[in-house]
Amino acid sequence: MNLKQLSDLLGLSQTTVSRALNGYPEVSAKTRDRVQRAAKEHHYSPNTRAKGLATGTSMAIGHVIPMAAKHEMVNPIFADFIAGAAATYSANGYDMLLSMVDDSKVAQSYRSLQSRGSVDGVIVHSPTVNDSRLTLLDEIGLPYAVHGRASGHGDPYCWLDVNNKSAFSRATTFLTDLGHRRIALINGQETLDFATRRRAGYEDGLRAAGIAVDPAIMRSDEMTEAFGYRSTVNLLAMDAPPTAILVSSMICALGVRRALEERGLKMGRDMSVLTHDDALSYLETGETIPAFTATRSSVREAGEKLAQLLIDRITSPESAPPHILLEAVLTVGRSTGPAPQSGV
Amino acid sequence: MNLKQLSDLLGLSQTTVSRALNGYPEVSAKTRDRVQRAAKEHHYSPNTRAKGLATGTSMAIGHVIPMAAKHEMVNPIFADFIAGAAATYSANGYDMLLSMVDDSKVAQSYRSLQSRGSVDGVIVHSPTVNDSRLTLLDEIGLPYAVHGRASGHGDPYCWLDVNNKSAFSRATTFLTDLGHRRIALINGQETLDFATRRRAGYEDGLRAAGIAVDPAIMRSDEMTEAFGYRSTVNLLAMDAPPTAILVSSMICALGVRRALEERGLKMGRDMSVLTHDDALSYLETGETIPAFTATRSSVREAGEKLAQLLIDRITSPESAPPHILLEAVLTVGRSTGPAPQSGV
DNA sequence: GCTAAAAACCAAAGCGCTTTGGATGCCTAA
DNA sequence: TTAGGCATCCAAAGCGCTTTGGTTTTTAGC
Repeated sequence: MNLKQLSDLLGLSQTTVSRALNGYPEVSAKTRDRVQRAAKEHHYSPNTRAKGLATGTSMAIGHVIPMAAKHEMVNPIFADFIAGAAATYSANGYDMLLSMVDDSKVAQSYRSLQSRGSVDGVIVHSPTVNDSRLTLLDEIGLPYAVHGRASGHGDPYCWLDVNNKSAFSRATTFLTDLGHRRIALINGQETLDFATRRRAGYEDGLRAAGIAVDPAIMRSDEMTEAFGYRSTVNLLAMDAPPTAILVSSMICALGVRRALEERGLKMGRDMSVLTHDDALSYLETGETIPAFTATRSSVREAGEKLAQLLIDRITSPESAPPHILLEAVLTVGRSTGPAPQSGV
Repeated sequence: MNLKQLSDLLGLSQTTVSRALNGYPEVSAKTRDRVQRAAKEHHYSPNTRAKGLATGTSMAIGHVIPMAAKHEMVNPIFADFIAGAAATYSANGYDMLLSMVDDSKVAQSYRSLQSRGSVDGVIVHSPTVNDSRLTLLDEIGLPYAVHGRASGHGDPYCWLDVNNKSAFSRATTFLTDLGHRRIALINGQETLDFATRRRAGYEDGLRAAGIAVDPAIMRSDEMTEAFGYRSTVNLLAMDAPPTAILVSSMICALGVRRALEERGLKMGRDMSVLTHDDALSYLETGETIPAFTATRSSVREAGEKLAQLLIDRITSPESAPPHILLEAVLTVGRSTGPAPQSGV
């Protein structure tokens, strides 16, 4: 069923039917009603491509997910973020176009999306410091919104970020307040912008307590369960092991816990663990007292809000690029406790 | 830059340029070369919508992910599966259109994709027994491929599945061979087709060892970490607790391990745990001897292959719907061991 | 009853591509 | 020399929609 068939059926012109369906005023109330009823009855929806061709918009947002070629790792955050964004899109009549491409093909992928006119805008994931994607997008004129920030990008742009620095500085202070003086950091890859901010927050927190930053107890890599495990084993084997660990992701923290428990160490007593928690849906425990003390910020909610930001930007491009800075909530769970008395 | 501009630039007709770019023979080699060079130089790609309008195809595949409205849970498998599918799509020039919709709106969503002509086919996720989506898709004539199978659907259709029954029967036998007689099952929701097959395999395995099926030690729910934990705590509190647990998902198994370790029980000695492992990228440990004994099957690979199956089906619809049955690999890790001597 | 304005509707152009159905020029064979 | 056959190229129609620039019908005002 297409417009012509529907209008023939109704004995109206395509113009009138189109207008009736799109809410233009030049149609009488009764005709509009008749048209809408008929459209519903015959499951008519206008052809996306034809509509897009005519209007010059695609009503679709692109997500280009860069994938590390080396071991095809998918960021576990991704699913929840996407779910949030998808909710916003469907509420606003947008489709979501997803591509996962090798790091090296990202630029080409953006260019193609733009020149093929497949999307009205894109979400930029996992920004790095001085992210080259933003300059490219500025250059080709494709509207975008960034999940996180890209330090070093001069021009104003649209972003949503968690206040990572503040969160990790507060987390560190929380630990120093408990008497911890030797606090390890298990961070994400520090080419990523958020990781540098978390690190900065961590260092601020240490300095505020008069503790020297010790690179020997700082780790940084892709945030897998295995990395958390490996790092912890490694830290425990040190001459002066930390009494607390600050972790950048819940997945990682699961590995930390495994390493500790395997060695008969109890979280919160023998080792304090404080992790960032993206509130991933499948890791929710629903317990009243959470297992982990955590800086918490829902990545699903981030997806919802950032998508809205981008849509707003697309529909009113003249206004200044909006941004949102979310504060993480520091929730106290059972994984932290006072530092052991230093009776070495 | 559009076709007209490019052809004007080259002093050729749109026809010739179009043919040159699409590899038709009615163009001299030198002209084709000249055209392709110019297209590259000016970053020309044909407008997707216009091309789609003209050809009647969209070169896009839809993924409609149903989301349980109750707590907006995203299946953690999803990201890896999607990554696999995305790889196939980009290799074949397809785009991926993703929507996440409330369970109740799935049918409407398919209808809309079809009537708007947004996709050439769809992937069906998480099929249930007698899944109504398949009948709908048959009815509206939208090509599809199913990740898993839908018992009860009469007509042949395109699918890719892990042999869940065989995997879980072999897993159960592995445990009975070790002397276990009381084996619990922590399964996914049994409205889902794969869960019923796993259960059937489990029951087969028990029967083969002459063990009665005991519903008291069988659990079934959404496969979260919390569910694994809860179930295990619960099983351990029984008068006659199991000596082994068969788990349907790695995420769940993490919860099982947490419950055990919290109680000072050691996997493989005090309790044998065997889990299905979808080889999720962020849970890879890379250890030579894996922590968990598992029936293993890469869901990423499933995504890659199923996408290819669907594309084949779209490009040659006349052939019989193809399907693939993957066998899971049973890998022995450190989480299983002989049953404790029954010296009750 | 007549005119002007407002309301309701319509024909056709145009979005950027593919593809049909020719044209045009050149070469070969009779 | 000329017709036929190829190899190249092109003009224009058509995909399904929106939108411009009308035309026709009603309504309102006097």
